[in-house]
Amino acid sequence: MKNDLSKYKKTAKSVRKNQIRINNERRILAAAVKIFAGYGYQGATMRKIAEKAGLPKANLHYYFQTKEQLYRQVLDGIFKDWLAAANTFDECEEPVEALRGYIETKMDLSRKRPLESRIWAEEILRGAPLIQDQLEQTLAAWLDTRVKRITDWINKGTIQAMNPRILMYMIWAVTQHFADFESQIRALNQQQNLSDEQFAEAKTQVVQTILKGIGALD
Amino acid sequence: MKNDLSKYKKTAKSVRKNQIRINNERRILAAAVKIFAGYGYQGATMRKIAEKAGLPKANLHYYFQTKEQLYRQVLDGIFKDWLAAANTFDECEEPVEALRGYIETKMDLSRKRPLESRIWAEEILRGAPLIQDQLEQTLAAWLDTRVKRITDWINKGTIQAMNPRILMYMIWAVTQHFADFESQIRALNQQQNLSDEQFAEAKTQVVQTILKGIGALD
DNA sequence: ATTAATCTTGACCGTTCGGTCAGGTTTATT
DNA sequence: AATAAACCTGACCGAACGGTCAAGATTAAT
Repeated sequence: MKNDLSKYKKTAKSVRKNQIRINNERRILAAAVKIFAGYGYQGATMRKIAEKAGLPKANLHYYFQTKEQLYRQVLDGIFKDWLAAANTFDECEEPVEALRGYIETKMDLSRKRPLESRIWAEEILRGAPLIQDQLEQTLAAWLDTRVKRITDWINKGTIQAMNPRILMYMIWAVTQHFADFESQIRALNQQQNLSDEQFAEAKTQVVQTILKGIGALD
Repeated sequence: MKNDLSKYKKTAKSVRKNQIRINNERRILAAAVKIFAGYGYQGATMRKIAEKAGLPKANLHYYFQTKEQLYRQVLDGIFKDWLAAANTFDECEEPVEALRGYIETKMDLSRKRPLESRIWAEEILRGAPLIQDQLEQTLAAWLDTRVKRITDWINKGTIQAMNPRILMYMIWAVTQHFADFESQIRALNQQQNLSDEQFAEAKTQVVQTILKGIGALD
């Protein structure tokens, strides 16, 4: 019972975890994101993660019992960011602003956190063995409420008739592509990652194409 | 020198490989596609591929010296299909027909060959370690000529001004998403894969949204 | 019928993997 | 100062990995 959480209930001070534990867990998780993104779940090794974190391998197993448990925590963090970014969608009343804000937020997330996007993509690619429940419950519920909002817009005639789910799939596909397929885009861009200017252009074009494509713009 | 190709030059009959070799190579490659798609390069093992092919593991190494060599041949096959499907783009003069045909062909490919799409996606995700050269040369050249065609359409005023490369990235992203993120879409669709009707609807909506989004349709 | 080439395979090898553990060190509590 | 809790880590383990090989079986060429 090395990591029994009940130990944190004993004193008031330990309600927030020990600073040592906080720091080391953070370091390990940060290293894990880089290694999992670069090698995939199977290709990543506890040795590589330990090396990147600057800690002995046995120390990783002190904070995270197994590789799978560490990976799960990485996925949980990504999922939370994913949902948090979605708030943009709810802040605006009108479809143009709501969708533009959501697409731009997702594009920015792809730009700023490509590693997380790739870990997510690989998990889905492998059939989502560890996050199927979250997809079927949390994400499905999230999608349902947004589908309802879009359906309302359609019924009001603000945007043209369409299948809102497919619209969301298209938005996810395009925005995440810039993170997930970064190496392909780089190979097609004179071996250079997209510059800030190029990425800004892509962001604008993606927004324009989708909004115009659904009849929300002229 | 077990697999020295010079042996095939000795007689007329052996110009086309022995039937035994043809059959076994095909069986192994077919099994490899399934295993690589399901587990990724690192997660796939020669044992699993051998089991799926119904051959002893040592036999795989007789036809393909190393796991990497087998994987490379799988990737080569995918890349060829990928480029072949692109011919649709060149068969039509007008942007609406050319782009519609290309998008539909890519969607059909995602539907019919999702395993190959996922193998490709994983390779890109990992930074394209084995196919960087092909991306930078063959694919880059392919893209350049299509960019020129789109640029001509823009100059003629048939479609609105835009960055043709970003348009192609969007098309690739959306069409391949239906194969690569199949498990996510399934989780959001009552745990059912898209039916033929649902997929047909998605295909239509993708075509309409993109074509309308670039001003090629009303 | 004989020989040569090709194909087949169980057994084996060195390496690396995730994970364990005993015993020492540091930090917190009283 | 003493005790307990938390933290640290080198050495080790069994399992699984990609790959090898010798020796036999099958097929093709003469």
